[in-house]
Amino acid sequence: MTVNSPLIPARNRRLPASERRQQIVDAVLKVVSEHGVPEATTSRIAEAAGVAEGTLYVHFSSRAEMLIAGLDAIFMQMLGLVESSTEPDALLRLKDVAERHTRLMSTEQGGFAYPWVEFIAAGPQVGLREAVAQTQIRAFRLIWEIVEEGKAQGAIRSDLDSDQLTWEWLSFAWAENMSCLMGLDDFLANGHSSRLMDIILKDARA
Amino acid sequence: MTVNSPLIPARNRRLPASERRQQIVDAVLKVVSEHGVPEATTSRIAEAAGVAEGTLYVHFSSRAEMLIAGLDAIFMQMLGLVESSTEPDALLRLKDVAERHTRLMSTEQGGFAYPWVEFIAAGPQVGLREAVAQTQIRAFRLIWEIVEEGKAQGAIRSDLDSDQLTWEWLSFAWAENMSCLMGLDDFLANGHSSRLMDIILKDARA
Amino acid sequence: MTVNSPLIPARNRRLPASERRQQIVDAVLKVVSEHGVPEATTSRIAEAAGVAEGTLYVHFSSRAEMLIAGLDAIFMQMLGLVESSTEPDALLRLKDVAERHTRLMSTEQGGFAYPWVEFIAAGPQVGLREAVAQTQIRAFRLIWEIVEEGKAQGAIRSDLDSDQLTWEWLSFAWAENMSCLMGLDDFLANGHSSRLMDIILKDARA
Amino acid sequence: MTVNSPLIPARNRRLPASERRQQIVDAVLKVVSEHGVPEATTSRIAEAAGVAEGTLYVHFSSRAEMLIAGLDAIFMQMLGLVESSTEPDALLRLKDVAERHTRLMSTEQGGFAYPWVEFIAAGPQVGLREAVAQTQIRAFRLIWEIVEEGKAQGAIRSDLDSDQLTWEWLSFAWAENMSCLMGLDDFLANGHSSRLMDIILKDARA
DNA sequence: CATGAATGAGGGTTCATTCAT
DNA sequence: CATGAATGAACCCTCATTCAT
Repeated sequence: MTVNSPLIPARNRRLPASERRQQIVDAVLKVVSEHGVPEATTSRIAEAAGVAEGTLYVHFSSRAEMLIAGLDAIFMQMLGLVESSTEPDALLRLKDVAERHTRLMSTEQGGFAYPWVEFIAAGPQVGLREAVAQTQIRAFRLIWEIVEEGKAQGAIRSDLDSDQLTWEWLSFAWAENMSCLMGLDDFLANGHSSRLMDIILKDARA
Repeated sequence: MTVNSPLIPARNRRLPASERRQQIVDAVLKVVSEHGVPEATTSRIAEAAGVAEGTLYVHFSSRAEMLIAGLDAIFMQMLGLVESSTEPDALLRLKDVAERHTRLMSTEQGGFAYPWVEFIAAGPQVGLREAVAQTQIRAFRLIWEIVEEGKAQGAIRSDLDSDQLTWEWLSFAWAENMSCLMGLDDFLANGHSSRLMDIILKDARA
Repeated sequence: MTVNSPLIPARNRRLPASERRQQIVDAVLKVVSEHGVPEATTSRIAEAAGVAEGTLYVHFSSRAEMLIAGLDAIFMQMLGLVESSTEPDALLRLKDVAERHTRLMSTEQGGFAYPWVEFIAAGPQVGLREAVAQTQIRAFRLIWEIVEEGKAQGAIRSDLDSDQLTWEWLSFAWAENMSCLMGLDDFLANGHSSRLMDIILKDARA
Repeated sequence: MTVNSPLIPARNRRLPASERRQQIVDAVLKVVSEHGVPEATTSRIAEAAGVAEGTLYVHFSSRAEMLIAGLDAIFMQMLGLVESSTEPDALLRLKDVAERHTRLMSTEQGGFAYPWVEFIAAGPQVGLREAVAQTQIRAFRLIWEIVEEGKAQGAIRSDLDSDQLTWEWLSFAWAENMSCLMGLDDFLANGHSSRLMDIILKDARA
């Protein structure tokens, strides 16, 4: 109802919606990494994406939706982590993926760990925590399938509960995330986490 | 003890500072448990403590300070968890404390774990994340000393890196916290976390 | 008339400007009826008209202009109401038109009255209130001419001030509009408004 | 969660809550009169009240509540209008109150008419239109009781439907409001509305 | 003619913090 | 010690309008 006259013309080239959307999702992850979910304000996201705040709402219907899109992108990274391993032996592949995880944690900003744990503990916000749990369940399945494959191969003892090993693997990943988040570098740097994975896998070996 | 005149509304009696402070800290933990750190507003804290908002600032100089005081209180609970175990064998004590941790997680809202993980992931807020890391380091020492005691006792293999086992134990605790936070009940309920601890301790046994 | 290929999605065919304009005006009335003037946003209007938002500005230079066009359309309906009465006796015609007005009010959402009163009270917006007043003045003339005709016919007492009776007739119409708008159904349903018109006309009868 | 440090101290003397509330309600009426309900923004209201925007929310929980409080204040004016008449004859009192209404309309900004009709047509906003209807129902009762009193006195014909006369009286008031709102000064200034009331009351006289 | 991505001012609301009482 | 009214920056989101396509 107010007289809104945007006298200054659009500075940003028009972009296909999907491309702009991707820009925004990237901006979400960047901002969440740097500031955490609660401080991932729309104004910061817009600035990081190089668009006006209003533009965010052309592509997403709410801040929550942007955050969830960011979370989805993180899951895709996790998926990439798992799928990029070509190790045929499932047990060794679990180790291989774990090592990739460790390396990713050591990169700048802890790879996807930062935003991911931020999401987990973002507080019981609208839909966000549920979305996070869903992500975990999807991750669970990814690992679980490797475990099953290992049992079929005979690389993993057949009397082992697949859920059990999957939980253990995830515990390892969580611990790396947490320690990374808290700046407790020792855990990764000194090979402690790596050795935890060894213990877990040793127990699983056929 | 004076009888409160029912005619005069029960205005908040002047209280010794320490007592009022405690009230407020309790309120902080309650609010953080229910709403998470970002939603732990001063107005909610004041309401939960039964005082006016201004009163908070008589006892704390900022909201961050209140949160950190809450975090400290949580560490004290963790301390209680460890110290309440009278198991003489250090290895068994590690198991005992782990079991107490599991039980605590299973209570409504995960005992102190809930606010604790909320703190961890509260984002890089002023001073808060550093305070959380400090808490972890203190917790590390608590467990580390049990480990050392175990090695002195001969219950834990002497060639084991104490840091390593301590990290592993903490990984277990973190995993329980995370799964609790995400509502992934299976991990605790079906004994998966308990079995992870078994693997860890088996590896450590002398 | 060309057959729309079902394979090519029905993109909005180029339309003669006047036709498109009419579509938009219809949409304005629909949206104003449902949501009121303040909530008659360009996005809602565009959606109701089945065009893109930008298209609105091909045919109108501002939202205010669209609203005024809608208001004009309403006056045309009012005109239709008056002109559709073929009652030769002017006094009876006043009654007849009043009855049509009452019936129109009773239809879903009060016929054109709904958007019309919305316009009246849309607040002193740019140009809108002035346009509304103009509409009223035009309506005044419509009724006033019937009154004059009645006096010429001898159906209405010649000593009556034509303005007076016209105002009274409009008062009746306003009251019906207002009560309709406020959901005070009694006024129309129980014949109160009708009886008010009777009193007014009785006083005017020659 | 943001660092909010209001460095500039409060400029406004602390005031009893009820007094500040009244200030705000007055500001609401002023702003609504000048700009209409849709443009009665919190920022304008705050400015008119001479307080910060945040202060509004210390005393009201939402803009809607402020508007409804304004509406209530208007009803109180209407009540004052009715109660200030000491005319013992109920029929004459109806005339007297009508005259006061007319005079009020003629004062700057149409007395309460402006905000009142603004409210009526504020669009189907949350609770607002319902609140307006309630106000009308209360006004209806005020007039209805005078009518009943008149019948008891014998000043008003006993076979007259009290509801009917009450509706007629309200129609008069509505018409004055509407014309005032639309700037159609003739209706009031030239005594047309006054004469409408005469017709209505003549019909009611015993 | 028609589109729809982009804009940025402004909307209502919340918040940590202050200070006169 | 305790209060709570007052603050204003920042929050998320909506809007009328523009213009390259």
